[in-house]
Amino acid sequence: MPKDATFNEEDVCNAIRDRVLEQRLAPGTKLTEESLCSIFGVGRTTVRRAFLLLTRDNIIQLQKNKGAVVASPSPEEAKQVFEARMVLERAMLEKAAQNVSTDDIARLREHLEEEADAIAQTDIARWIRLTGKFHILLAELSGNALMCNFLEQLVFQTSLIIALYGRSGAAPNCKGGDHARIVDAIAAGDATTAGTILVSHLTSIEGQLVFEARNSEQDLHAIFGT
Amino acid sequence: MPKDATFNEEDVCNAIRDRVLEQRLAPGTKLTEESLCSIFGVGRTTVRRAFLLLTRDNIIQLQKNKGAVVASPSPEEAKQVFEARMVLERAMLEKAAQNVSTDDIARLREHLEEEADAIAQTDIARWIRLTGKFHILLAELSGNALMCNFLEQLVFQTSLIIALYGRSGAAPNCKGGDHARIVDAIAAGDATTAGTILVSHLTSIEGQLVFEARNSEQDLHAIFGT
DNA sequence: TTTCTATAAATTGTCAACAATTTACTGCCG
DNA sequence: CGGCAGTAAATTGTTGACAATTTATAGAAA
Repeated sequence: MPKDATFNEEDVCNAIRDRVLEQRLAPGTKLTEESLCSIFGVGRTTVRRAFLLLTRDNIIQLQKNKGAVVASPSPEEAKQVFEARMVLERAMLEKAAQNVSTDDIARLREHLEEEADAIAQTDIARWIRLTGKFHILLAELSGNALMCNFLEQLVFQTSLIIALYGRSGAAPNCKGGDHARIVDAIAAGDATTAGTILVSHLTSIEGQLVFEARNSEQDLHAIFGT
Repeated sequence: MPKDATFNEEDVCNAIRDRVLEQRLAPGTKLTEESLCSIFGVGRTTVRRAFLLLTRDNIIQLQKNKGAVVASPSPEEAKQVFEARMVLERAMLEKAAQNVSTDDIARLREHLEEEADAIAQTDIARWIRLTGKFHILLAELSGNALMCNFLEQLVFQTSLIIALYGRSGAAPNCKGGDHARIVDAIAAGDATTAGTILVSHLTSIEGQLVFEARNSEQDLHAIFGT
């Protein structure tokens, strides 16, 4: 028995992050302290700390006296996220490709099967989460925990971005055998190819976004001559 | 009159960060809530929030019931910091070199003069802070605020690393005209050269570190056969 | 009906008291 | 003198009440 373990702020953070990753928490969603308190059975202090940490990661936005809402990255921020991912993730991947063990490859292949399984069962939420986790898994192989943390933040933000600007909902991204091809390249020890595939993979995802004016007041200002 | 503005957690964070950057706050220093409360004239709540944010940035370490101490990056972490800096900072610098305006160059040159002035006045603390800020300034020119934040964290951590493992205290690092040469390369629009100088600059700093066993229990375990 | 205002409700921000834990100290025994 | 309880002090963790602010509601006037 897990000793009636009570949740701490890290647990709350991870829970919220995971929901964001699965796109079950849409950008703009209001997060009230009270609701989270009752959901997790923790005090306001804990929720408050979780909010502070999530703000730091750009996952939620905290406004004075107004509470927390799930972040809505602007198109400009979205561009920066992809730019950062390409730089970071390629470097990490190329480094990983030089140090992987056969066990690591096996672990990656196992993950690919999980992804396929999620699709087979049409468990979209799980699949979305798994595709995100794949990139984090790759990052971990680089052995650089610091860069891994950075990338993790970026992956979560990517999920928000796709939720906001993704064309046909969740399904179309991360399609094809890109992930499998990356693993193959790593297994072959071809760091450069792995990096190239990754970058085109990200470019493809970014290319599927559509930033047309949907809502918000910014658009109103743009429409009129202000 | 600035309306008797009271400090918030961001102010406290920045103050602590700046002290770390100037190496006036040594790794391992205990930070009690009470002392910071009286120093900044804020409540414990604010200090506590600041601690949480600083923990996220690896600037302090927060232990349950034991309070906060300034972080002491391990040699392994130090290696990761430099690795991350080379990846991130080179990418940002090369991007910056393509977009800089003459105003930006002027601003950089101005900064170089400040650095020289600090040396002339033997104001070491100010000089250390300026050399750190130089790298942040470069990063800002990339136009990617996200990567800029990442790098900022890394710069602060670098300051801790140098304080811990730097050979002759503070002075020898970031010497020579490396900064000036980087600015020259940028001004000439030579992104590749700028990147190369930067990497060798960082490599040089890293090379001056000495990770010999100084204290800590890890060394004891290594000494005996455990 | 719409709009504006005043009031009420709900939500967030702050603070102080109390509980839990760690750290420092004193005195005792060897 | 050095080590070891046991107690006192100090520091951190948590909770709850209250203040400040925002949001929702109801009613009156146009």
